[in-house]
Amino acid sequence: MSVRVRIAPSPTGSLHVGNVRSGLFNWLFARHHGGTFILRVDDTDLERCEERYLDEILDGFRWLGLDWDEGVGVGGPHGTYRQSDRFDRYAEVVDGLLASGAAYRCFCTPEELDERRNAAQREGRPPGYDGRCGLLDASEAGSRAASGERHSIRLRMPDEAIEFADLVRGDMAFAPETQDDFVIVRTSGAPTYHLASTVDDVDYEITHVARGEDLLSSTPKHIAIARAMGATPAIYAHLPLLFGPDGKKLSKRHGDTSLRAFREQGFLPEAMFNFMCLLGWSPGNDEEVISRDEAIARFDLDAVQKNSAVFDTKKLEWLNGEYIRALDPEDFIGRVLPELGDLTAEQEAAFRSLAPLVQERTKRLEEAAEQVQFLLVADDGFDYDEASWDKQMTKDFSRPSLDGALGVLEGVGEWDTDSIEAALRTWMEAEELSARKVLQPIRVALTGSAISPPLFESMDALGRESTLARIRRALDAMG
RNA sequence: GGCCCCGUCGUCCAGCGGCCUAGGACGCCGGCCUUUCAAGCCGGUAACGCGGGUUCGAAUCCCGUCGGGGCUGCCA
Repeated sequence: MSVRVRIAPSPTGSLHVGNVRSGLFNWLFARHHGGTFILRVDDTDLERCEERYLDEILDGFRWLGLDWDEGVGVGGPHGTYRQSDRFDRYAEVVDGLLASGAAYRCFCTPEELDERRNAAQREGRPPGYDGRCGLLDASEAGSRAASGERHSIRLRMPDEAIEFADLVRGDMAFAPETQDDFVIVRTSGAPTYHLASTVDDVDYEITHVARGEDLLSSTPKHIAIARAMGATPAIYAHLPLLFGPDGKKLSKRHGDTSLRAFREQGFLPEAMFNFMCLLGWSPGNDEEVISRDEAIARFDLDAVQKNSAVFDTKKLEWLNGEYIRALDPEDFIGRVLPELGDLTAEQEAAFRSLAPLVQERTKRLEEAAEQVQFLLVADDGFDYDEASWDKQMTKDFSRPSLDGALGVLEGVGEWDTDSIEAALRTWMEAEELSARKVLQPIRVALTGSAISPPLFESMDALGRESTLARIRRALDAMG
């Protein structure tokens, strides 16, 4: 039997990195086993689902290179792969479950349920549904429903323990008394997630369901539904959850939880891919930088770790830096250019000349853009970083350094990196001035900061006019 | 509260009874290099939650305990 796995995002928000990780592991599993990776949409909650979120989600998976063989956008033998288009199918399944007695109508109101749940909590009893409507005569319940009485539909949970072998957690068993009869169809007539998701898994012949551990305790429900449908449940694998730096569940509060946010900050898809592979799984040796093919070759679900992981952006940044440095220079330029906005031909040329130097010292594309900002502003169109100014421009050596350098630079013939460096170094040597004391003030004068790409190249890229103008401006500013 | 999962450096992983005086990576701290910042190189810091077993031998197996987390919805 060939492997068929799926990722089933719910378009109720941005693509969360937790979902991305689930998608990635499913994708790796499918590719490793030569199986089929399916992307379907769990959009039963019509109120909260939005098309723009779906677009963002699809875009995110594509960006990461997680291509799907069947599903939304690419089609396949199972229709649109959207739950909102399958309500008839769910109704059909429910009719069958009702007919077989596997499910029953429940006339309890939300208010009643709420009250009973609270009471149960207070008295230390299990808070689940007590199953009272399951005792009703089915045909009587049917006629009540036919006469328009509002009701939901619940699945009758079996009396035996539900057991299954989880691929990452091992043997699991849930006692029947801990499982209550849960809602599969809302009063509104809409199917719940449990129902729709499981029916889809059965219909689409999903062989393995790898998802977050938060669904572990719902698994008995899904197994019960599949069995009630007369199907064999999928094999489950519950992946460890991802947490934020504070050890709490990775949430919106941590700011950077949507894939889009990372993308906007200039993380490379290759780096994200690599990094997420290492969260809950390892290639089995001490390798950290691992290629896509290598990951596919070595990945398997039973090698996934059990304990949860903290999403460590520091390590992601390091890895991203590794990938950025490994980029072909032209490729790097192509990725940074869009971050810079509209450039004049001169600005682009200036950027290109400095790009290789920037590539070496950047961890994110956004950061690369910041490093070359000084090339893109007017000579008097930037502010000086306060700390840099205090450190370099208020000392005894500051003015003499800039004054002297200005004179030297005015005399430079051919304006290129080597000539600039030669002229400055010759002068520094003659005057017995340290590079530190001369070059740092110039750096601040040109870029506004004591941190910048290498200076001589920067001066070259900036051009003679701007370089001189900026030094004069700094001299003026020193008062 | 109930049910369930998890527990190796700050973080991510290796370890699956002896090769562990616990290894790698990120981070952090020093040093070298150096025009700043990076990169690179060298070195350092730092963990088997605790208590009982089992065993000749336990990070590895069992029990307990403590701690963290998830679920407990007519959300997914």
